Amino acid sequence: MTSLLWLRDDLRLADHPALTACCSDPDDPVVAVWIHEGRGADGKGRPTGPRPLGAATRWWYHHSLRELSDRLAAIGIPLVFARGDSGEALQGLVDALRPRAVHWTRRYAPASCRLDASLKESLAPLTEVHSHPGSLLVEPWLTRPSGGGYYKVFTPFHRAAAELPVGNPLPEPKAVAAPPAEVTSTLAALRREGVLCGLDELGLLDDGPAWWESTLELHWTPGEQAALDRLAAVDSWLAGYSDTRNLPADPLATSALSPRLRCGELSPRQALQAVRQSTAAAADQAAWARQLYWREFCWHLLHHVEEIEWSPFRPEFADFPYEPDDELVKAWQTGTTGIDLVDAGMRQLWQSGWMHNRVRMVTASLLTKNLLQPWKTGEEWFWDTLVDADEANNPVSWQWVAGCGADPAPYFRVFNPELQSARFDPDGVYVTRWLGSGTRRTVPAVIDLAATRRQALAAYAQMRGRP
DNA sequence: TGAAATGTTGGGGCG
DNA sequence: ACGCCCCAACATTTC
Repeated sequence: MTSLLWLRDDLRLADHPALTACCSDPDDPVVAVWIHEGRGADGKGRPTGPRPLGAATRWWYHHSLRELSDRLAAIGIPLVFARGDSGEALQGLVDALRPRAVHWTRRYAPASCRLDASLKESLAPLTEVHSHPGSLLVEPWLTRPSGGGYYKVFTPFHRAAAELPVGNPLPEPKAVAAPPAEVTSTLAALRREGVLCGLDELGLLDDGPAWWESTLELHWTPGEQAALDRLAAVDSWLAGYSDTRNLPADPLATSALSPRLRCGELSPRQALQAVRQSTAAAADQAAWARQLYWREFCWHLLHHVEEIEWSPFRPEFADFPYEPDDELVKAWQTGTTGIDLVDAGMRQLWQSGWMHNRVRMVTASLLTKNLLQPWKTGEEWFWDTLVDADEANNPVSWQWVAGCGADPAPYFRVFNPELQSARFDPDGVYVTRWLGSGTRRTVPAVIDLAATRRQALAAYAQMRGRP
């Protein structure tokens, strides 16, 4: 009997518990589906389903899915596509294929949990439904502070989570039986009926700027094979990581694995195992693993506090006197503030779909503090332009920088881009790479760093209720 | 996973 | 030789 694998943010063959479960009997065929989902709402006005993918992420998924389709085909599994309401698509597939079981990898945003739970319930009369771990080292409900509830501070979370064992990655499954003719013809019929469609009909490339297609591919090769290649090169990017990770000009100072983890071309435990088995010094391994646990912490938080996507974790920030200004936002987005490190970062983001973490903190600090723009404005821009933005890390990190998040940077930690530039890009290699030596410092800065810093501190004091 | 203001210290120039 | 001032260099405090 056929098994149905619903792929979401787990676009890989290796270390894939749901895929492995589908392939437990090599005589049983497997059909895989990926759905370009919209987001609905439940009766209480809460969102249902995943946050709609940003434009850069859609570009990534399109190319990663194309490669995944070939890799799955090589082990006998057809990958089919649908768009719109995931419940309708799944119901259509289950009605037509009558699979023995449906398998998927769990997701952890509450809005997605609600959708998945309701789908599980509605499919239960027709077939078995099995959900599997795979996208996190530690599922959000497995670590609890002794007082109950959830962790609000990274360090105790990290201490508790790192104690839990992480299993060994699973191998890529062996080939299964190709689907019989009646399955193939059923899939063709579903496609004619419009329940299914082809990858190109998903519209993943529709809304991004037209030139992205040619520029993003200069910087990235989506797909599991390229992800595994990067992981295999761990020694080259992990050596010296704890010292060099803040240098944005150095292409080997960071792993560049974030988009791979975002769409699940790699699992975090594959990454962790590769790091633990590398030749890098223990301090470098620990520093990188710590970053991986930040990712876990963000998912832990989002799972327990879904509002963190749109409202400040620290409630007093609801009254923060932000001063929305479209012109300032536009200058920030387009990298035309006249502040070199910020402009370089914003152009790296726009041209490559990625930005070095140090520069993310600097650009986010400038937007929320010096420019007094709401953190959500920047969060939405990053959501649309980063190839690695995920539902947890993006809002949690923005709130962290803006000072309104869980375990945040203190509000008064305002980055000075000029000092940051001198400290982390002393020779200007990064700034020149993204601004070009000819265009630097030709634009006067839209703001005075010292004066706006004082304004930000005054706005913070006002929120705190002090004159 | 800051920066600026403020405080302290100690060496050296100089009367 | 001594006190005084200046000011880097470093430490502490504050936002």
